[in-house]
Amino acid sequence: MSAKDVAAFLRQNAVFTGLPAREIEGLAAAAVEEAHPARAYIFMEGDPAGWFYLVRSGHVKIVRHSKTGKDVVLELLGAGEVFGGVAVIEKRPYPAAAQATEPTVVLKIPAEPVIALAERHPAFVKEMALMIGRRLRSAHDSVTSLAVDPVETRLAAALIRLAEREGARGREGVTLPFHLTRQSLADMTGTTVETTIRIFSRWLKNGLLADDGGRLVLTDRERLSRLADGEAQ
Amino acid sequence: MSAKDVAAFLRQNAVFTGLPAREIEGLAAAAVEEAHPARAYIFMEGDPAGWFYLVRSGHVKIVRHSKTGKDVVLELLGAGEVFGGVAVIEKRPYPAAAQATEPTVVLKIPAEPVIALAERHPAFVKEMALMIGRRLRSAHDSVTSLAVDPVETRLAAALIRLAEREGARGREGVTLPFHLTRQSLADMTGTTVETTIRIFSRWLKNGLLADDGGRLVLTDRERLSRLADGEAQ
DNA sequence: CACCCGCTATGACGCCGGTCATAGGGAGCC
DNA sequence: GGCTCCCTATGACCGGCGTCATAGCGGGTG
Repeated sequence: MSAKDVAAFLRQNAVFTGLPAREIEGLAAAAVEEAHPARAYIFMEGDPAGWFYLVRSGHVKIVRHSKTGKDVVLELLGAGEVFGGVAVIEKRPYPAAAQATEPTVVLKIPAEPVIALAERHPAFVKEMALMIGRRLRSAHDSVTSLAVDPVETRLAAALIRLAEREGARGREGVTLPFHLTRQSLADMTGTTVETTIRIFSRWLKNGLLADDGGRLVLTDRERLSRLADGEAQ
Repeated sequence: MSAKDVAAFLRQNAVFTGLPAREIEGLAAAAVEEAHPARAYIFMEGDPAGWFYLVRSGHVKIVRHSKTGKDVVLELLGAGEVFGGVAVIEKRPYPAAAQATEPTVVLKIPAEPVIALAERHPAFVKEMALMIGRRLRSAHDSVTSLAVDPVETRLAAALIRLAEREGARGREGVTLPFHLTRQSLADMTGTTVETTIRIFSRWLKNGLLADDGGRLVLTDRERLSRLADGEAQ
């Protein structure tokens, strides 16, 4: 991919808009593309934050491994989204691992030019602050949901959220344009594979969900929304 | 309180260090002190973010009310800490309510001068970004804990965290220099009052905790730490 | 082809912790 | 003093969901 393409790609993300062309080109020149197969780790929890990442294609999950062996998925990121950025500007180790959920290409920019950019361009810092703020709110949503909602509600809410961010409208319903294992969904909602499988089986049977070659289709978004809002049935 | 005292107080918080004296004095001149009795709401979820707050004395909890009636405490803030700041710089309504847990005095600064300050001083935005980043990490910790740890572990971890931030070493152990109801502790850890009371009763009996006129004393921090790390017993 | 691995699927069992009920004590107030 | 809140405390019950076990299937690999 040419440096021009990389620059155009970077500009799509809000954190880089508003920066002069030459700055973006400078970053693009330092950027490295990297392909990862499904399940590969891009970095591990505790690694020094040497790179600022963007998802080029595919999906990346930000994961914590607990000592009991259970994993927790903190975020799921698709094309165009930034990760590892908070650790870079804070100059701290990555607080969680990043793992590809499917064959994925990422773009990585070394930490130093990003930090230097932050010194020169307040607009970049401001956009980063806004991005972190959005993530903080979404993390608070997760806390709330884990603290008060039963598993079924949390799962429905997770599907609705994914559909809103990346769903493709079809006449059967909204399709999630990528595959997520039930294990990943379980790790995103703080439950177990078995429970997730049971609930999905029921939803598939009852016409709330359909399967399109491994992709989930939300065939009755209305009812799923009600479940996500905590209304039984 | 004089404007000088207010300025000195503001300077104690990292988000205002590094700002020229005249800027701080400008904020101090616009600041208003406000006293709240225990349980009073300082603002409600959804209110327009008109003020940037700091805790002068006492404690403030950031709370979400779920439709099932259960509350979730997202953060507990003591003297010197900022709240409502993220909503102000994002120009969005407060995403949760703020409530005094005891008689509390807050300092509030109108949103506009804070936003204007952010335009003029990148250092302020940078400090805000770092603060939000720290809170994001702590929110991720909460998510992880709620997703994988049993109630007893979460409660022990909450006590250890509070002790680290505000504990006063005494010869009996570490004392938390303020009173929190079991209900608040329950809301911080995603459980119920009854369960919290049961566990605390046991800990009081077994010498892990003591009661000093309503204040909790961590008399066996070692064992509590082990519980917080998930080791049974 | 046979093998293995990752994933989905389903049943049986049991426990953690939530729900409901009841009681008692301390602080503030008329 | 007596009343009302708020908080702490404890027992009984039971259900959601985690744990363990087993099985089947599809796809990639030697």
